[in-house]
Amino acid sequence: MDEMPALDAMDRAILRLLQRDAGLSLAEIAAEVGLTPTPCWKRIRRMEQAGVILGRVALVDPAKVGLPLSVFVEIESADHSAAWIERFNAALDTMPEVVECWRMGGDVDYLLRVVVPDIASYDAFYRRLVAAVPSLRNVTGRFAMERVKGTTALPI
Amino acid sequence: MDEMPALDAMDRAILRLLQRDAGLSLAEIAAEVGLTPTPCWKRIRRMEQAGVILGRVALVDPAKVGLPLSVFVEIESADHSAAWIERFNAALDTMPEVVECWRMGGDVDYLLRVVVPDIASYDAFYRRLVAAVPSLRNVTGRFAMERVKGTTALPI
DNA sequence: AATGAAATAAGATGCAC
DNA sequence: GTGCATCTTATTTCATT
Repeated sequence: MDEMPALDAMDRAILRLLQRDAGLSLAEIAAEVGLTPTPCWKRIRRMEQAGVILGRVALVDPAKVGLPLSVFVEIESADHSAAWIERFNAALDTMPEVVECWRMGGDVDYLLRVVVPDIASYDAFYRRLVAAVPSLRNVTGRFAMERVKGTTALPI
Repeated sequence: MDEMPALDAMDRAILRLLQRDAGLSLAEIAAEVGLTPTPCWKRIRRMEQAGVILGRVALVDPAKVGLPLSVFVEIESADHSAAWIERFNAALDTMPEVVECWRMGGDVDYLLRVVVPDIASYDAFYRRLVAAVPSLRNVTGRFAMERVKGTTALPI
């Protein structure tokens, strides 16, 4: 996570490729951006150490592993103390079906995305959540019907 | 994308590892799950061909590339014809700042997540969206303050 | 200071058992 | 599923611009 000079156009080109396919060989990346493997490799390593590149992960098809349902959960809390936040975060850590949690501006405090096999599993999750976290004023689950677009690639 | 027998415990263990770090060597994965590299490699290749593993990508820190703001956009349409849907999808394709789009049940038709540098950029996006897509009854942007949790790893 | 060429080390793939 | 041979690719060193 060292300090790092601003990314140039070449760095950005490399990031765009790596965001689409982290399995590309150095030779392929280098050829694509117009460089030889060595400087290309150094740029990638520099961006990894600077934390620009957070990691390389495999993406799995949710339906193919029995998790076809995504539910967005809006949460309003009656308590905004540090203690409550800590308890809420601790609960999230123990719930792997929560794949995203955003603290929001506006009327809703948090927006979660929960990935589950079916509606019954969502209900079970909901009960666990309400049991684990106190002072929940409102919890609203909204069901996704279809993922129309979904990418991990940022518009760089 | 061939047909594939159900995933066994070993397949799932491999997926869990690969979802956390796709850069692990075959030897490391094999040792972790208690196998030798070759069968481990065959399982991975089988899951890739079956589409269980969708790909390997690099994850980039949004703030470090000048994209610190995520906005969730709720969309209600007055038109639900096939023609409208096609036009909407086409518009999404041309908008890389839309990283996610879900078709929802309930009152809201679509929920997007848009990644932008700042509020002004979101406003510019909003104008382009409204100009490109007809029959939008309601478009509400909700700003995320903080990503409390975010993972691409499904609870396998 | 950044790049490129060549040598080395590590790992992935395929085969025989 | 295991162990080994081979072949590709990442990584390092060093010369060059």
